[in-house]
Amino acid sequence: MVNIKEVAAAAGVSASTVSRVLTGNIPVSDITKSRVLAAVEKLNYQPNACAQGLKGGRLHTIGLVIPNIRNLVFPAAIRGIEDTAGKHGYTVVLCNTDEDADKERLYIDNLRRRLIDGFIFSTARPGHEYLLDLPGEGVPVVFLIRQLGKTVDTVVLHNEDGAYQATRYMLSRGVKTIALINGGLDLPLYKDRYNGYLRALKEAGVAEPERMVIHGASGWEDGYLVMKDLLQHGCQPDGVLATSDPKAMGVIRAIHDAGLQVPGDISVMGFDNLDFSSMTDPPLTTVAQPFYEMGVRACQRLIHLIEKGRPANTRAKIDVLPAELVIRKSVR
Amino acid sequence: MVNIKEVAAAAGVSASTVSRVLTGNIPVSDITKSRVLAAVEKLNYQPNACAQGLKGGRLHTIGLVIPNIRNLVFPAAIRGIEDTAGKHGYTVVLCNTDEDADKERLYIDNLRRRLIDGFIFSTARPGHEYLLDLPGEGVPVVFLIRQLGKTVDTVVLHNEDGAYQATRYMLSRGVKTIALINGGLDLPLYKDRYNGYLRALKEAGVAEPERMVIHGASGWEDGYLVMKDLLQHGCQPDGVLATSDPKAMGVIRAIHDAGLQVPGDISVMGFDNLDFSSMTDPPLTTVAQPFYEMGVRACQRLIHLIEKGRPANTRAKIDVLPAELVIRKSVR
DNA sequence: ATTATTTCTGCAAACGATTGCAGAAACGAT
DNA sequence: ATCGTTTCTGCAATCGTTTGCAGAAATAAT
Repeated sequence: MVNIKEVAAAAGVSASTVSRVLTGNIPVSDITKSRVLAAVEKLNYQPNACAQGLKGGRLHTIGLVIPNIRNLVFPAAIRGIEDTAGKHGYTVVLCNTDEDADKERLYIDNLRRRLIDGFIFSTARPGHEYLLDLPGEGVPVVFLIRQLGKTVDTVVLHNEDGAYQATRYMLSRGVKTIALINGGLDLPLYKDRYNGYLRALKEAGVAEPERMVIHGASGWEDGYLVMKDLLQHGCQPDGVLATSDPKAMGVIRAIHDAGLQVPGDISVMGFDNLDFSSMTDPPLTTVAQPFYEMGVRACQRLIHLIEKGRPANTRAKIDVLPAELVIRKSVR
Repeated sequence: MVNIKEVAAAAGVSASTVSRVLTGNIPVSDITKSRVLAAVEKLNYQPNACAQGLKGGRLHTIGLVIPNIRNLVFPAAIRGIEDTAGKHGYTVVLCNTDEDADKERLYIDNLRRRLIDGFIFSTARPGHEYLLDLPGEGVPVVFLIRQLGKTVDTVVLHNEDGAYQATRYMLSRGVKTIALINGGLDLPLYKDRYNGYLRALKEAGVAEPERMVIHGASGWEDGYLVMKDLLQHGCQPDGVLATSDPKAMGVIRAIHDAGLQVPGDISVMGFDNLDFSSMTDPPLTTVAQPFYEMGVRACQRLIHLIEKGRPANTRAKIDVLPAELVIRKSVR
């Protein structure tokens, strides 16, 4: 790799002048400037990012910390982040933590010593409060998808409204008894979805159905098992709101296994609108999260924090994006 | 962040001694060593990776270049790479190229100036031959999933055998006429799958069915359209081998739309065994690629290249992993 | 006790960039 | 022609490490 001295030699100037031309902060005469640029072009010089970072500049790298890339909610968001980062000359480092706080802390230390410019975390949850300290230490941080407190800039879905819309929609289609198969209430997003569900029921004057609200289910397998269990115990709702698309897929499978039809006998809704959710049978009616857009916004916000900082005595910005109903064929 | 001088001061030694203790290359007396280690511990010192990189050391970072993270073949492989990298103290930078060679070249330049230690590419294909030059410039490179030539270390599936096994399995189940819905033949992996299909037919004394071998299809939509087209023109095979799971999903949908059953009227097989392929209806019989394992191997190989180099006059190592049949319910 | 080894430690020079400072060159004003 | 500005450029220090070299201290040999 060619360095700044070689460029300087080729242009017949000193290294400082080359640096000044490239950074543009300090004026250089037009004639030397063009000579330098020609040399840069000719040698295909690219400044060494480590040296720049060491000197106190930014390294233009951000750390993206997620639980597990195999969870399908993340790829689209990552794409939004990566595209936005690239557009601004930033590079993205990926870390999977499996929800493990120790692993996460190791990653954070490891990246900080690489002089990373900032972090996007999708791993915020109770037990990870140490994340809240980073901004105080001068590390720019944005939370994405999952929120923790109100002191860190965050990009999330309006989860309460998403579940509200879904429930209301099923009620409007004449579904009377709606079971809720939800994730763990320790994550605010599932708490919010539960609340949205309750609000829609209440507004419609419908009581919360007994034994038909299940929390703590996760993934396709749980959706299947929970629904199977429900049906075996004689609890047959005529609608199910699952708070993720894989859970909804498991639910549908359990319903089919019991010899019932979707949506003929039981309507089913999911949540997230993952890429494969239109390919299922029946195509899944669900609540869309604009993952790509959320990634874009989180990344924009982070780059803003890195480059402009956050003015003192300013509140954290909590960016709540609207949920959108995607109507397909799994509700009658 | 605390630096080596502060540690040196705390331990009452010079910075060089601290460095020597930590790298361990040069002997230091036990007594000073313990003093230094205590200071390191107390101040929670972590060497600045940029400074180390600048000095000529490795930065312990690898670049992972893929077409698009939303393509579901990648997340599992990425996970394998990331886990392996982490285990060896390496960090992974993610780049999506959308198959765009210019974008890819920009990424490569950008990462090289960050002193990245090596690359894993899943983007190799005709038109990207410039990738073959990198090893000659001293940049460690491994190809994953997609192969290009034989001069670069590569980790791929035994694609020919995968398609051979799939075809043979359908024949063994009494399927007579097997359509092939394949990707573009410019990628060797699709060429290989085609050859495996042909070999199985030939071995069984079955002729290649006319108008039922389609190349260049990609994704769910193409699978759907191609199958629909086939059925509308009166070409009704009693089996379909789709060379990706999403294509197979589209095929199944088209079959259902035509009022036919899977596998009752037509058997369908996919390829890849993506995470969602067990959740489909019917559950998809397919050929599994061990993506996670492939990621692990690619990463191990790359780290080996980085740390030990490749002995001169050595051939590239092409690591071909076995394909495995996953039998579910979409073949009669 | 003196010298010859061995073992350890500190100094200073790199790595490649940026930037304050001061000197050189160019210009205009008298 | 002299002086004062302005504009540009180079020197050298700096960021945080690592490492060759040489000197200091400790040990062994005479």
